Amino acid sequence: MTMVKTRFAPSPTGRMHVGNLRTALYSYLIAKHEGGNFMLRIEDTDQERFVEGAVDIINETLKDAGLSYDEGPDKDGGVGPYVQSERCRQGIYRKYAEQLIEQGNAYYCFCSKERLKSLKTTVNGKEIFMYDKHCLHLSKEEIEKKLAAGEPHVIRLNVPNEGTTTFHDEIYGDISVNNEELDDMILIKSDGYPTYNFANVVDDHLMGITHVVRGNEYLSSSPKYNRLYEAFGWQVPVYVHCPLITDEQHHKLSKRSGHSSFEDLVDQGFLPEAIVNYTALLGWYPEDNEEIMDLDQLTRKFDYRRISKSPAVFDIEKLRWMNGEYIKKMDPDAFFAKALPYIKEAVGEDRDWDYKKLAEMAQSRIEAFLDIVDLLGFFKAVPDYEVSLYVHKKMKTTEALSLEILRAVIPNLKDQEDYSNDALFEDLKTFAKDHGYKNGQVMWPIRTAVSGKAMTPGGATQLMEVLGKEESLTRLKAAVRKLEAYAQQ
RNA sequence: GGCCGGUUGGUCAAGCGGUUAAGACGCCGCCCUCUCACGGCGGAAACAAGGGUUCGAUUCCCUUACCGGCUACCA
Repeated sequence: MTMVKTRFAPSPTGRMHVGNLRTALYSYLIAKHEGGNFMLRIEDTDQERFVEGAVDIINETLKDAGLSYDEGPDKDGGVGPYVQSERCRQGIYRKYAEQLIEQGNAYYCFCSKERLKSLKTTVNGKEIFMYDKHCLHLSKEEIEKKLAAGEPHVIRLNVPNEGTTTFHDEIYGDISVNNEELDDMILIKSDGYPTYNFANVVDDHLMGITHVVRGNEYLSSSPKYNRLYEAFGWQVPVYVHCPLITDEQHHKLSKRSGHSSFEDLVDQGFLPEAIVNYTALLGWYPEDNEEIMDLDQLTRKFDYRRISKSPAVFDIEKLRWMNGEYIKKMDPDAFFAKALPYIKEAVGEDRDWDYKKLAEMAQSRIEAFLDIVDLLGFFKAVPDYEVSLYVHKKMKTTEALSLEILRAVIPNLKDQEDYSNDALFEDLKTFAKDHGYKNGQVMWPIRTAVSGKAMTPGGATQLMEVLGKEESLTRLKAAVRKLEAYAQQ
């Protein structure tokens, strides 16, 4: 059995969205599951869409995602170059296209844009076009003459109008189409560059690709590729078409619609491992039902035969959950390092914060790092809040009772020198007991006074420990004033 | 319009002729608890519709509906 070799073949047109990433991931997994070879090829045959720096983005994204390739532009494996514009310059595509012409499978086409346009018809607002094989019937002399005159031209594949073409896909099974449905597709454009359709087939063959992994949008053009393989007498690779990834409205993910790219997600504080893990589950499911998997486990478990046919909706909520799972499992030091910039953004750097403690509070309570900013913001300054925050049914507190308790407890806290969580907690517990309050009744107003929030990443005493004595007392006194003002209304 | 796909809870999904139709996210409730989160327990929620085939269809076939893709000198 020959070694499995897959490739990821993106066009350098910008940031990579989740759909692209998943295609790369599945390609990688299929190869690595079999101990095979994963290759990167850059498909830059469309000069109009080329974006400066996009190749770097692709490299960065693959690196961050952990999808290291065995061969690529910067890693020669003997079948390079790995960038199609370079291959084009070497005349590779031209050579094979001319071979097809000699064999009678392709022909030169000199039709002008205008003539082509006249071939279009509009049905229900949509343009339909089918080339009429006009140039197929040019005589040899005419062709020579036009070529010699340097007339712009393309090279087209000659698809017969009779018969059917069938191809096999691992996921979707056998798919047949009538040849009359197949247009005489362009192989070489008038600018000399090959089309995706052609370059793909030539390169996949020359580079020894055994499994072609790509999005489902290519499914209906795949029969054309088979005609190419047939004409060359090359072996058709194994096709694995992946189902689409869509948004909640079931529209295909795209940058245009503002859908997040891998980099956007990382910027929002998602971990690459979590993104990869979640993405793997969009269109595939492991047999053992275990959803949390790192790349190694994914590699071991991945069986492309279990890829599903139907499109999957990208659910950011589930990604958030999964990211939270990864965050909780992080080593506290690693978490601290990653969280620190966000913590600093939340609380500022003008005070002597115990960043470690803040990180500790956050780790079990966030799903993405950006959450930290909102979560810890109140440490910097108490936000505006409603007095009604002091009312809590279960704690049996009211504004009046809170005021009473705060007034009573402040002297205690003034005397307290040890502002560690444990000492504070013991002190307040005793206070509650002595005054006939329930613990929660005392804690609730303090926590509210000190944070101004209904929910905080820690209890009253934990917050005070971080805030320190001085700041805690300042906040408590301010709360008393606030409640007094309210009582006088 | 034509062609090609797809359709199990809100979402990801298991299932591959006989099941009380898994599990996960989300949602709701309870427990834990100095609030929240974590953790634990429980709950609501699905086979697009109609015909066949069959003793028996979520599973196989056909039709319809809906969704998507292709129909480019874009990939």
